[in-house]
Amino acid sequence: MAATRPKAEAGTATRILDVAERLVQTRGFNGFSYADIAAELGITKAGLHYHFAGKAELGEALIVRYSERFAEALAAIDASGLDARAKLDAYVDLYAQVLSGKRMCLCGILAAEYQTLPRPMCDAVIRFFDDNEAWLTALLERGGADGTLSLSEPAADSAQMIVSGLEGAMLVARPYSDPERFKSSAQHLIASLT
Amino acid sequence: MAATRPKAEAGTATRILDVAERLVQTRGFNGFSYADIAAELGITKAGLHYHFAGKAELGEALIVRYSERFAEALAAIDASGLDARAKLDAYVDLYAQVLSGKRMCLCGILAAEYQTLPRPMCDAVIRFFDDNEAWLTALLERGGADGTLSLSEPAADSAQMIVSGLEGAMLVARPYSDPERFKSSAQHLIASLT
DNA sequence: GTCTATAGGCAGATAGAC
DNA sequence: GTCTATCTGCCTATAGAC
Repeated sequence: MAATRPKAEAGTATRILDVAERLVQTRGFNGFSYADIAAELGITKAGLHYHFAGKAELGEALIVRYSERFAEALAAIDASGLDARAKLDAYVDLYAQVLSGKRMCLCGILAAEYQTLPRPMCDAVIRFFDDNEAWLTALLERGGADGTLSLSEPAADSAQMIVSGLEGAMLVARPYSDPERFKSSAQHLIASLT
Repeated sequence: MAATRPKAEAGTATRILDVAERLVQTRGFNGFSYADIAAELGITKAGLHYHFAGKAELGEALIVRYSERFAEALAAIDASGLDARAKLDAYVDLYAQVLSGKRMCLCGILAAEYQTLPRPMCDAVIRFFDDNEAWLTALLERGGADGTLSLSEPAADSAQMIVSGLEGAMLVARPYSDPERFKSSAQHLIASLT
């Protein structure tokens, strides 16, 4: 009765998601195929269809899992006890961690390919940005209230600028293969709030 | 002897570039095919190969033309006689104009697909960003000198942040189909310099 | 849960006629 | 400069054996 195995090695579905996630984040959704995943896992293309009916369903599952993990990371920051200023730094560091794996944000790269994605994936991408901006807006407001951040604009506007600014910093840093480029842009981005 | 016809209707090569440019900017380089272009122009796929040997050569030609046009737009801003502050606004407006056509910056979307592009295209994408940052750096330095802009960081750092911030603002605004979203983010991005 | 086998389609590309 | 015809290869996906 191993309904929930705490430390079992990853099941096949999870390993498929892991490989597919890396492929999307490095090559884009239109830049990889079932064959790429199958070859890497040592199974056949047909075997993949047992776990994910089609590429659209796989893509949807990728965004759902990615968003859940991101939400968990945000919850961890919320629970950290840091002040708002430090939490903002921690938020920026989430993006830096993604980039350090030479990856683009999953939803950032999907935003680039947005007009070619199946509808369910589109909706999930939008939700990711909405959730991030909502969380960041609340953080900025708390920072403005406790004096650790100085807001010169409505918090929602700053949140929008920060999310898109961080996505852009990742986007441009990757061709240069230079994580420092991201960190520099990100720091200047939030400098006006500190 | 029509070596240079001033107002001739576009030649086939130009029309191919026009269609391909729009397809890349809306769907990505891996999101369209020769068949899409051929269908739209009413010629066959084989006909395209006469003008551009392969998709790689077409992609390279796209970046070259796009970069030339961008450089011309920058030269026009230089020649405008506006102060540095107004020139910065004009620069932001170049991006807004691209987005108003429901398109992403050509090199921004190629940056997302960077790891799947043929080498010559990669080099041309990097050059585009280098050129933009160099132009913007010079502008910011002039603005700092004449007092119309207030630099709190080295001009090159601010230029990097602005270019990547504008690319990100385009990237995220497009799924929302909301040009206002771009304008808001862009204004907040340069607010600290004004 | 993974396999073999295969379908049906589209990709980028080429040869050679007109 | 554009066509027809064709190639090879990869794509996503399915049927059915094991």
